Amino acid sequence: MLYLTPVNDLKLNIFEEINQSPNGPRSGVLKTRRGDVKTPTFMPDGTRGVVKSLTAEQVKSAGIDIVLANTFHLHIQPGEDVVAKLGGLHEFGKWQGPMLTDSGGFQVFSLSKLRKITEDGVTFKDPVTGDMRFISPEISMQIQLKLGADMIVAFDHLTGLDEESIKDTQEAFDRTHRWLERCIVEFKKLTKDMKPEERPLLFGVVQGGLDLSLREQSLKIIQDSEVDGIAIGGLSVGEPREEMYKVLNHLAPLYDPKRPRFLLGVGDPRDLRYAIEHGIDMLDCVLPTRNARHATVWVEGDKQIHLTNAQFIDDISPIDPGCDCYACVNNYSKGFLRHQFKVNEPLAGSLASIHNLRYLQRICESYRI
RNA sequence: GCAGAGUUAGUGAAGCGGUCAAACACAAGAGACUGUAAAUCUCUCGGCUUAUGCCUUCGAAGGUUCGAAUCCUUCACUCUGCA
Repeated sequence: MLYLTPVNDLKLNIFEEINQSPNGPRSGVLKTRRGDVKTPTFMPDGTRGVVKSLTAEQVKSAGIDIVLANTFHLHIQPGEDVVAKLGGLHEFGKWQGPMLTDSGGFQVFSLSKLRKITEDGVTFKDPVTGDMRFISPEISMQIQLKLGADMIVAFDHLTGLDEESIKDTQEAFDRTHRWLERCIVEFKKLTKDMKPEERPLLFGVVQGGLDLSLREQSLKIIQDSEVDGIAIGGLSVGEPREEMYKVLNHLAPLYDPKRPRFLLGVGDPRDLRYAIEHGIDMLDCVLPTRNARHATVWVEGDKQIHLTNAQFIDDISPIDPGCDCYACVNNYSKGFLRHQFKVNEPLAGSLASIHNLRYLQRICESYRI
């Protein structure tokens, strides 16, 4: 097929496998230009260049090693040129560890009412200003390189998995692969003067909806391409979790062991465990920080509690006595947090965010050797 | 003491003869959230354990009316002027 290209420019040894159970969980080391990271690893989303409500130190305190940022959001405001002038993504948000940028592909889905797709790319309407913005595979690569991310993602097309949207699965599948070709061409052009150790890592995105055959084909196409890592996209977009699990289960034995596998957008503890147990190395999600700002935290047993509930009004215990996060270790009580949430004190959301990030990263750590 | 204005569900505040258990906001209670248009959104919020049903409400007590939170009388408070 047109979009198959020989593997001849992969960075070698970016992933060192330490332990691998057949088709199951593995632990390893991901080598980036900004340091090595143990896997599996959870990577919080700092869409606008920071993990919402947290300083880099607070994120680090939760055991986090990699932070995401978003191409679409930083492109429309303040713009990649401004970020570059401010020193690049790392200096911008003071996160000195590895950073990964998402391509803007997810906004093709999440802003579906505000965008128009053509083969060339996607025209978005800025949700705030109404300005029209155009992102193509090439532009996404340019933005991500300019932002200075250590790992970047190919610009893909994903659709919802409800009855109406699922009809577009095949189209999104094909387009994602055509766009990957263009991403790779542009990426090589933009990085041709970089030394191998300076070059960021490129992740291609597997699509195919809930169709196992398409997923398998997509994975093959991605793995036959000159990408450093494999990203699994288009899941956790509202489908029953069993449907997502079927896809993850099907792909588990098919991954290239030499490359890191990144499941996009998964952050429910149960899903995190399932994914890791089916060979996923990296995951990102807004859930821990968004839920935390909404006063929902995870506790022992993957249960979630609502800190605003009346039952916690005079509860002197921390969120989870077994947790070693900053909030729990310092014994911020549920009663205190409930109160601060009730009066809209942002510190409550920050402390809960640290806790939820720690909760997910502890799950990841439990799978490391 | 005189003259005005007011008293509505936890709070603030609409309503000014029927379509009012009573808008709206806040507070309160519960829930949702998975590559962040999300410190957001949804539901409940007089009682009856749940209903196109019944009951009790709009400072208090009387009255007018087929019908009153809405009109009248008296009373009780509150606020603003003048003393």
